[in-house]
Amino acid sequence: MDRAANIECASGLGERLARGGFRFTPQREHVYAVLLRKRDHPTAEQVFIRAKREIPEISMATVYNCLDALVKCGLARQVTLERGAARFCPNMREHCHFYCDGCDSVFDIDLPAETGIALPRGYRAERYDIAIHGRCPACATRQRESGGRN
Amino acid sequence: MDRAANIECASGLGERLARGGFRFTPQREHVYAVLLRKRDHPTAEQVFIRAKREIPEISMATVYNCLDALVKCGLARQVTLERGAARFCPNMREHCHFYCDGCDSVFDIDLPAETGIALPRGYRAERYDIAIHGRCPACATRQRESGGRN
DNA sequence: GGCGGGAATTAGAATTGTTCCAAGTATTGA
DNA sequence: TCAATACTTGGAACAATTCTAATTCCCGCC
Repeated sequence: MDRAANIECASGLGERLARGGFRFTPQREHVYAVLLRKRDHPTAEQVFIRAKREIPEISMATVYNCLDALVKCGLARQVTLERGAARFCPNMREHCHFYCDGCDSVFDIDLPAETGIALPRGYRAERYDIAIHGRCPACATRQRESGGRN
Repeated sequence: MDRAANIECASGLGERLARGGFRFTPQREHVYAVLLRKRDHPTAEQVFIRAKREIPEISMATVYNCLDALVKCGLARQVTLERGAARFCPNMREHCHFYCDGCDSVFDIDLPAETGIALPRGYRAERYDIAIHGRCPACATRQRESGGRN
């Protein structure tokens, strides 16, 4: 069993892709590996840059295609925190995102079992999309030290 | 007292703009009126189309400028529910948005006083941005009747 | 093992939503 | 009344994403 098959086997990527009607390809494998390796919620372009290190001939269109396939078969989430580029996140547990307005970084935050949001009669919720904007510890400290400026 | 002054007076728009360092202009007044008139969370382009009915020579750049001014002085919120165009909402009460995946419409939903989301130590939340995706009553019914398709 | 069909990849063009720019106009304060 | 400043306008520029057309790859079938 070669390394690629091993990784595929271990992650279940091939099977998940197949179940979604997608083929297993080296590009998809690698894009997924990029997402798993550094969980900093990269944009498509950042994924592209990282993927290029190992597959220099990969194209932006393929990165979009791969990310799309991963999202469609439930292996990644597309996160829209701001206007501008979408970010991608391979954490499929139910969670929400903390976005630091100081340094633009994103952190996964666990969600309580009950949100307590009461929907009017007849509305059917399928997915909660929760983003919290604020300051991460580093930026909150820096802001306090500089006397509240920035 | 003419009509413009009356509206301005009643809504406090002029004062709010001034406090944010903006001037009161007919375009800003009218863009705000468009937002207030039909609260369906229009995109900038929809606002542009509606505003044009009364001010035919208004430009897209001005609509963006006006919406920006309104957001900056706390009279409207910019809502990012999807990739694609941002939407605008003059409801400044604390609330979240229900987005119907069936018909793309958006509804304001009241928020409970306590979200119950526990932030790790040191994180400072400034704004919650909550979107719920699902089906509005009409679309939920239609889906049920058609046997779960669509 | 060769072949045909469908899916994936690629580079680049096209599209969409938004911002920027330069020129002209209006408003404000001195 | 004048200068400074803000605002509006149309169009250009820009960024993110999607589309397109030409290969290339892979799978099942003979």
